[in-house]
Amino acid sequence: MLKITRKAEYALIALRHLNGLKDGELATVKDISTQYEIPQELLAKALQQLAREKVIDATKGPSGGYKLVRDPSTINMTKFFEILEGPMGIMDCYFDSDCNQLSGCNIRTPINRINDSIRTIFDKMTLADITY
Amino acid sequence: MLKITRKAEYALIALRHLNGLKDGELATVKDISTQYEIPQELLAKALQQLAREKVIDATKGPSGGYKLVRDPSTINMTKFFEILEGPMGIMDCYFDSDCNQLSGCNIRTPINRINDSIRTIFDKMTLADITY
DNA sequence: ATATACACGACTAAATTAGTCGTAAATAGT
DNA sequence: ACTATTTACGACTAATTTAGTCGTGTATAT
Repeated sequence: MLKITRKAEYALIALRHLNGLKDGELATVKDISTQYEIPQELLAKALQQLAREKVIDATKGPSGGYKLVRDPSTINMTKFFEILEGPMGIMDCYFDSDCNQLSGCNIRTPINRINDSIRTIFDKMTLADITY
Repeated sequence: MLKITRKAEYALIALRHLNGLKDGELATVKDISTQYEIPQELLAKALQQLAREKVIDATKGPSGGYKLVRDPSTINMTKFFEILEGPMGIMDCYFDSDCNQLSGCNIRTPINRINDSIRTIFDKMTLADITY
C-alpha cells in the first residue's frame, strides 16, 4: 500500500526533534519516546540503526543521549529509508533479480521508471526539508 | 518498504497485456495467468476489481474474457493503485485521522509534502506510460 | 559502586499480503 | 435443455512482514 513503516515514522519524528535541540544538547530515547508517546524499545532500535550509520551521534552513560552530527541538508531521505527499511524499490525485482518471470515479464521497464521517479523525490528531499 | 503488492503487480502485467490486444480481441484470466505464470485466482480477483471500477470490461461465458474499455492515457496510476490497494498515503494519518499523537506529532506537514509528491508522480503517470 | 543510557540479538504478537477454495451466475455452442 | 467455459465473489488458510518486548551486555558520569 506504499506506506512507510512505523519504525521509520518514529525515526523521522525523533530526527526532527534532534534537529530542534540547542547546540551541545542531547536527547535520550526516553525523552523522545515519552514526549511523543512512542514505544521506547522500537524507537531505540531505530536510533541505534541511525547511529550505526553515523546519521546521529550517540553518547553513553548518564547525561548521554543522541544528537545530530551532520548538517540536516546532507541527509537525504533515500539514505534515511534505506537505513531503516532496507533497499528502496517498488517491486522486489528492482534489487532482487531472481524473479521467476524472467522471460515473460512485460513491465520491468515501466516499473523501473516509476522506481526512479520515486527515488528522485527522496533523493532531493533532505532532513532539512522535514525540519521546516 | 514502499513496495506495491503482488496483486497490483499482476494487474499491471495484465493491463499491459490487454493493451496489446488487437481490436475486439479478449483475453481470459487463464490466458494471462498461464502466459506470465501468475496464480490464477489472485489475478482473477485483481481483474474483477478493475472490472467493477470500469477500468476493464468483462464478458462472461465461453469465448469471453477481458478487454480495456478506455484509452490507456485516461487511466492514471493513482486510480489504479487506489482500486487495488486502497487509499494511497505514505502514512496512515494521511487518510485515517484518529492518530493518538494529536498534539505531539511534529512531522505531519513534511509527511504531507512527501505524500503529495508521490501522488503527483502517480497522477501524471498513465497506463499509456506503462505500455511503452 | 551505582544508576543511567546506548547496543543488540532473540523472541512473540499483530497485521498485512498472498494464495486457495467453493459456489453462483451468465452465456455460447450443441 | 444441457454442458463447458468464463467471470463474480466471499470465506478461508498460509506466508510474510511489521510491531513491539525482553534480557543481557557495555560504557560512563557521579
